[in-house]
Amino acid sequence: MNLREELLIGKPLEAGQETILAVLLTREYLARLLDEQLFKPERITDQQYNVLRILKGGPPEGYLVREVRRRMIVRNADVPRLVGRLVANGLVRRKEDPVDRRGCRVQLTAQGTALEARLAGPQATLCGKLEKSLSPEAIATLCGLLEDLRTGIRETLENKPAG
Amino acid sequence: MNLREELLIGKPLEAGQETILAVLLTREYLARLLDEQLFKPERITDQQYNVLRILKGGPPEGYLVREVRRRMIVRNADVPRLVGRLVANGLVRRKEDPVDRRGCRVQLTAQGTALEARLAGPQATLCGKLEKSLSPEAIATLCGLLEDLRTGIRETLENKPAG
DNA sequence: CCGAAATAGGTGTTACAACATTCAATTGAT
DNA sequence: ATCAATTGAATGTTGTAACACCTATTTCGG
Repeated sequence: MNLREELLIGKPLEAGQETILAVLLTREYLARLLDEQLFKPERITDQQYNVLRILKGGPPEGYLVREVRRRMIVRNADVPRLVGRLVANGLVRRKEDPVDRRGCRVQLTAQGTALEARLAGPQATLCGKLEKSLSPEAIATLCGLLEDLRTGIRETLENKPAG
Repeated sequence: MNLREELLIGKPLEAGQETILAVLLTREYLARLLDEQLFKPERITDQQYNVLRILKGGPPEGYLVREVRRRMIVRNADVPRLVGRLVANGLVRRKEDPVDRRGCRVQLTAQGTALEARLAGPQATLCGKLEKSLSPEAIATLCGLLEDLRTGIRETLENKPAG
């Protein structure tokens, strides 16, 4: 089913518009899949999972809040409060940074590590399913094209004016 | 700048994971671009714009609320309240459906039509810029691959269990 | 017809996001 | 050494999203 059928758009789309809609809709599908099959069963949100994933990939002493923010997919995420919720759920802890007392390290707790581990299997299963719908070459092409698109967007964002 | 550099991910990514992150991050860039250059200057949100765009493409008598919802990029959007905000801003009006008195048609007002028209130029400009960063063939390939990916996701969503 | 079931839209509530602001700690210039 | 400027994190506030629930209307089986 193509894009216009899915969104019930009558008129043909210009190439740039179709690209935009395709990216937005695909991410919507993906978000729904991850949400239903990974996040909701564990009662966490996509943003919370992003923090857990970041911390798992980091050093054992954790990351500073701003280092977590720097690695978030959603820029300018409200990380202090996000961390606050994770603390409330026992998944991470805050620890004063020994070097800069303004800073605040965020570390996974045992419970947070366990949750991350519990999600690793299903997550790999999901990735496997997606890989079946696209050949390895197709995936490489797709990721490359998305990177080109991001480069174009970045340039457009930097040369500010648009209309 | 590639994905791992951007998100400061040390370890190599498996193909499925990279695909997921690429889609999520690209949509994030796109959302930021649209937000800064189209929506914020007009004080509307992406969701509100989606409704305006849908109505513009529809018949002059407008769409029923559920027809709008069906065409939204974000599924299960809270359309009644979204429409309520647009009504409060004078961009659309509600009109009782003559056939089914439960139904409620949503129509663009003159002000809403004017806003849509005001956004058309900048939007085309943005699309043009994006088209410069990808060749027409690349765009066609990208949209095709995203469609394949959505098909894969849809199948995965339908065969529910994941882990 | 009549009443159960389904459907359409609206609303109440809770959690989260986005914006600015605040306060403490650090830096750097003099 | 001191003070302005900067930085890091937290918080106050407002708007929106997500969940359920509610009421009115329609549909359909008997």
